[in-house]
Amino acid sequence: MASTKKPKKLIIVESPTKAKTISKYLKGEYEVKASMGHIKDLPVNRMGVDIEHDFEPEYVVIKGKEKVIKELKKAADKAQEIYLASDPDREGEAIAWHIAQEIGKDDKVKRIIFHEITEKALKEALENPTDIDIKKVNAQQARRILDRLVGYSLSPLLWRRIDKGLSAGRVQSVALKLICEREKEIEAFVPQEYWKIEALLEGSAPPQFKAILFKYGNQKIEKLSKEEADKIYNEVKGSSFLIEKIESKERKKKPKPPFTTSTLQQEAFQKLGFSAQKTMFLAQQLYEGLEIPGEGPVGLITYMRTDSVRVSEEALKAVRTLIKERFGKEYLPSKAVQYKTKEGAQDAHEAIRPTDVARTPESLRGKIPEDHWKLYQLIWQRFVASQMKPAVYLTTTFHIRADKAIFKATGSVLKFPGFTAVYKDEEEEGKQLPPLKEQEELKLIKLEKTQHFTSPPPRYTEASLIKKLEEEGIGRPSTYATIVSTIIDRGYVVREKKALVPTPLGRIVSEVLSRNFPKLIDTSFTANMEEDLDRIAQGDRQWQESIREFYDVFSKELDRAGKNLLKLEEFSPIKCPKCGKPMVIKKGRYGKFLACSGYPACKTVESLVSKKGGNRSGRKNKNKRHQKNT
DNA sequence: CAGTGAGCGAGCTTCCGCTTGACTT
Repeated sequence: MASTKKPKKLIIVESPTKAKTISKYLKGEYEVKASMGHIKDLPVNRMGVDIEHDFEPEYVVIKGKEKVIKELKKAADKAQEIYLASDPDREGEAIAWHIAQEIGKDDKVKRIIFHEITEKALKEALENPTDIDIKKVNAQQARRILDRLVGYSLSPLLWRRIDKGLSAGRVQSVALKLICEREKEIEAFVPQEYWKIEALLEGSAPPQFKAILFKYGNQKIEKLSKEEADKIYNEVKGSSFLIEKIESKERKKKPKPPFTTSTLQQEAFQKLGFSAQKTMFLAQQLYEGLEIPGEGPVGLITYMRTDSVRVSEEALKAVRTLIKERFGKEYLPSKAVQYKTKEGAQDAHEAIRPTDVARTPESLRGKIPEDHWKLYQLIWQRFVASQMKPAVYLTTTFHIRADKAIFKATGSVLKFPGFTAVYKDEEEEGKQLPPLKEQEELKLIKLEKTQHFTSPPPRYTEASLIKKLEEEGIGRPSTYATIVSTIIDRGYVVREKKALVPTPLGRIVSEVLSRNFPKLIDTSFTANMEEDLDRIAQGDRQWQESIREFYDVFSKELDRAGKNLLKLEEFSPIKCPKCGKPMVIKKGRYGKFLACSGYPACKTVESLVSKKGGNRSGRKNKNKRHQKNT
């Protein structure tokens, strides 16, 4: 009943929220529908790849998506023109391809592409429609098929050798390996003792300050042995302290780029203590729109699954206005700051930023739930800061002589806050030194020698693991959070406080995979794969050829691993606490358990489920899969 | 909650990446 004129043109996007936004821009001229992601995929309960026939994939409608397809078809029947506007990346191209297959109407179907949801970008895209890029689709198919071949071949190997329900894959197995290797480093770590010498000093002006020994004779001091420390301590104790030189330097600190999915998850974990899952849940709601008293639902942030730091012209203009008005001209760079999106990113969406930067966190306080607000504030501040001037620090260093020893004291003063006016980073606030002069004599208040030990590398947290995976190009914005939950659900890893700790099961699985498929379960594998996918997308390589090359090697490794049936007894990373022999997994009447491979000489057994920490993580309590259908 | 270590074979489990809802105890 809105208008008698029915729209004749159809646009199909992935996200329903995006559909809503777009149809607002286009004011009824177009009907805009959402596919809600992929609509077709390989079947769940079988390989679905015909290895004998050039890896021909079998695609089926994803269960639950029948309704979506029906609606898209219905809309397509009425439309004179159909624009497939799924995301401008590999997956989006494949989605467009699958939609085109399902709705038919080849003569009326066009593909359009835009990287930001602004009126301008949208109109430009509509004026320049293209066709589906089958080369890009092929790159996606290669990725999909490879992941299927790997996952659905490796997992059954684990069922046979270790236990049902286990899993392995190109991404999760690397994540697990990172955690397990780190654990090995920690176990192998031997702390080294070292000593430090510090002097508490006082000059002609307060306050007292600390200086640390950094040179002795011509020798730079790194880590002192106890003997060296004793010797220097006794020598220096009675000597006079003199400021030999004062160095002053200006240091600029630049703001960080606006958030991507991965950096948002890291910061929300560190600053707010949110898990990646919680962060994504809150961000999704900020994106879809929250009810704001007196205004109705408002979408507060741009799309939250992105690997790009790109920002639209409009948003840059708005944030520059805000910075000038709120902080003053001196905080505004002469032109907008351009950040470089990391190499290999798909760059389908903008950075994560407020949709309207004028909507300040203060203005929302109390109007949206607390956690949503905290996350919004984080996003808002990071974005505003990213377009502000660097902070300027004046760092001052005293070089202090005491006999043959040189001590150093460093202080830093904030000269100009720049972006730190809105977004505080850690460190900041270096201590301040008193205003003293060169050649000034100092009074020694206290000389201290302290014992220290080197510490092992820290375990991964959810945040540091995601950071590492992203750096290596493993996983995608839509999967970072689920990667962590997968390896936890499988019982490979448990959370202990913030740390991710491998279980005996996880360590054994990882060892089996690393021994039998070293190249596959390596961070470099995905990087190489991506290079190949790029070639396929460029049309320089056939996808079947690429998969064939991989599979020829992989299938041999599979055979060998299958025959080996993995001599776990020899290399299990878990050692028997009584006799030192490797521990292996055995199945008994009451389930599986960890047993010494020295049986029957050594009868040591241990429970398999989280021996430490007393976590629960029961094996098969969760079964949230709904099943039925072909 | 302690205790579990054979082999046979039915039928089950599983990947990564895109996106939002949704039931049957």
